[in-house]
Amino acid sequence: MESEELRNVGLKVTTPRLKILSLLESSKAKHMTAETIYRQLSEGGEVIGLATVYRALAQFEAAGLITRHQFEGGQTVFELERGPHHDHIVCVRCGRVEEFYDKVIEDRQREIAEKLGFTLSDHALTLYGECSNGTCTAKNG
Amino acid sequence: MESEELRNVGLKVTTPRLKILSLLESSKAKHMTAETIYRQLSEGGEVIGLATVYRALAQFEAAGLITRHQFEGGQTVFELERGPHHDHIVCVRCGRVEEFYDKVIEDRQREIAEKLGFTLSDHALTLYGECSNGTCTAKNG
DNA sequence: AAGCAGATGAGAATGATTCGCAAGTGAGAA
DNA sequence: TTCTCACTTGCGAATCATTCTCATCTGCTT
Repeated sequence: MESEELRNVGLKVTTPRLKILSLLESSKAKHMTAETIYRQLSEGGEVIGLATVYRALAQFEAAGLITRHQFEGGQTVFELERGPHHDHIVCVRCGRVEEFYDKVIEDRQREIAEKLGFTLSDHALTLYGECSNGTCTAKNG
Repeated sequence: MESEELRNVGLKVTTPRLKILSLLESSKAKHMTAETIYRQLSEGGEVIGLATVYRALAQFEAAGLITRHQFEGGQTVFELERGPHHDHIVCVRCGRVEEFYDKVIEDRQREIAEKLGFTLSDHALTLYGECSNGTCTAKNG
């Protein structure tokens, strides 16, 4: 239940938050902009202000429920923190986003940070390229 | 001479472009925002519109003279393409930016893209962390 | 010196995100 | 169950970075 998730991170359980969270959980698009979320809720008949969407997303992010990505050129997208950590590869032609995880890179990052005298707290790795023709057609997140 | 650089990439040699380029080359801060460049030129007595700064930066980027970075939370910063490719590590406390290059990661990225059916054209890797106390004090780019 | 495509400056326009505020609503206390 | 109150929300205004419009200007070629 989404109410649990909210309570667990210390957020008051409210209708807007539940709607936004469950949209994120049910949507087939893994990466959504605030605008998209707002529009989909509106189309679903919900009356939720855009500002509220932004506020909720910021809180969810702070709570670790979702992650924010800023792929080049595009708007900020939000993604539910389901499984384990991963990075992204984005098709510069069709916008398709694939996820990947690579232990070698992850380990290497930590070593590099250490060598430079930093305590690594986060990282952002996004690859850009063109995906193979067959798959590369429409836009999606 | 900066005029050469402009001609080489097919850009008309104009005063604003020369001023902006030479500021980028002479500045001790490696990463500058459009706003910063605009302000520094203004303080230097130059009359160059902010829009012109943005236009020039976009053209320089397209020409490969500079690179654009979008570190999380902050504005877009531009950096002169001097030496070879590198990635960045940013101190989340003081904003200091260090550069690094790691062949293992670079190679790995290419392999991953290939495996996923992408032709890699670019990538963005930024590490975030806290730098060791001694160095971690003021803001800079 | 003349002509023109491309460049510039100033300010308006845009788009995404945040703020301010009055009204509304969870959730624990009584 | 009702009461309270801090936390929320919706709405529109405000902000911020960036882009566009357009009338004027300026490199570069002839």
